[in-house]
Amino acid sequence: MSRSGADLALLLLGGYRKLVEAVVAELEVRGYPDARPVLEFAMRAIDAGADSASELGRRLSVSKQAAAKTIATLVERGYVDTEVDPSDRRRKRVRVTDRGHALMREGEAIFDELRDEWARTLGADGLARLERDLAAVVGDSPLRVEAAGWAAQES
Amino acid sequence: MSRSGADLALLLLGGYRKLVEAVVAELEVRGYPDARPVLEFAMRAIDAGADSASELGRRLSVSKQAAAKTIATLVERGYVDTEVDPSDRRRKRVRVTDRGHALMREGEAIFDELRDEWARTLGADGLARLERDLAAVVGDSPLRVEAAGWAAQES
DNA sequence: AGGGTTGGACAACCACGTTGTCGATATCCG
DNA sequence: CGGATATCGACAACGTGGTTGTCCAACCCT
Repeated sequence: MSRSGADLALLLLGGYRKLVEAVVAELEVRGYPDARPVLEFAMRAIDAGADSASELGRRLSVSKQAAAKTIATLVERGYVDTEVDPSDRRRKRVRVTDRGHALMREGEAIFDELRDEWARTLGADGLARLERDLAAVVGDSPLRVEAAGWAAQES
Repeated sequence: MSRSGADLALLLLGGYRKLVEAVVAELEVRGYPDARPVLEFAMRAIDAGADSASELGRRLSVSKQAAAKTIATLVERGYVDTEVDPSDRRRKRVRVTDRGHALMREGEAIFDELRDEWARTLGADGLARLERDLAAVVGDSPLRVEAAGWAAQES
C-alpha cells in the first residue's frame, strides 16, 4: 500500500538501485569489472560535449575538482584520454576512447533490456505512464547523478 | 519521452532526491540542522525494534560497523541513547530519545506533505498507480537506504 | 570446562563529494 | 601595450557513508 511519503522515497530509491546494480553487475560479467555508475554518466556527458574538467563539472552540477577526479579515474581505466587543447593551453581536452564507447554501448544495451523487463511486468503503456508521471513530478531538473556509496562495493 | 533505460534510472533517482532534499532542507528550517536521511531511516529501524548495532546492521543490510557508526552519530546528536542490556552485557540497547521522536514526527509530516503535493499534480489515483507499479517492479526487497553522499553538503 | 558464536570497538581503507589555494594561461579594457 | 581579472587544472585537507579485518568480552551449548 505504501501510504507514507517516506515509503514513496524508498520505493523510488529502490527502483534506481535495482536498475543500476543490475547494470553494474552485468557489465562486470561482460568484462568491465571496474564500471561504476558515476563513470558511465560522466562518459555520457563527455561524449555529449563536456570535454574539459570544468565543463564536466558544470554539466554534472558538481565541483570542477570532483569532475577532475572522475576524469582521472576514467583515464586510469582507459575509458577516456586527454590532450592539451592547442588553442587554449590551460585546457585539457577529454575524449572517450574506443574502449569507453564500447562500455557505453554495453551499458545502454543492458539498461534497455532492463527497461523492457519492466515494460513486460507493467505493460508498455504502464511503463510509459510511469515515466510520464515521474517526469511531471521531478521536472527536467539537472541530473546530479552522484548518489555516491549506493553500490561502492561489489559484495 | 525518456525512451532510454538510463533515463528511467535517472528519473527514479531524481524523484528520490527531490523528495529527500526537500525534507532535509525543511527539517533544517524547523530546527534540525543536522538531520541526514541515513539518520532518519536508521531511527525508524531502531524504533521498529532494531535495538542494537548488529541488529540495525542486519535490518539495513549494512555491516554492523557501519551501523555502529551511525548509532554513534545519532547518540552524539542526541537523537538516540544507549544503555547496556542487563540481560546480555555484550549488547548495548539503543532507544530513540524524545528529541529523536520529535524529529521523526516532523520528518514524516514533511514527507507526507510532499506526497500530497505529488498527489495534487498526479491525481490521487495517479499517485496510487505510481506506487503500485513501482512496488510491483522493485518488489519488497530490503531497504538499503544509504545512497550516501547525495546531499552531504548544504550548498 | 571449553569451544564456537555473537556484540561491539578499533583501525585502515575506498568512493565521491566538498572547500580553499595556487600557478599558469586567456581575455578584457583603459 | 600592459595590467587587472577570470578561468583552467592541480594539490591538499576534509566530510560522509560505506567496506574489511582483527580483537576481546560475554554468551550459549555440549
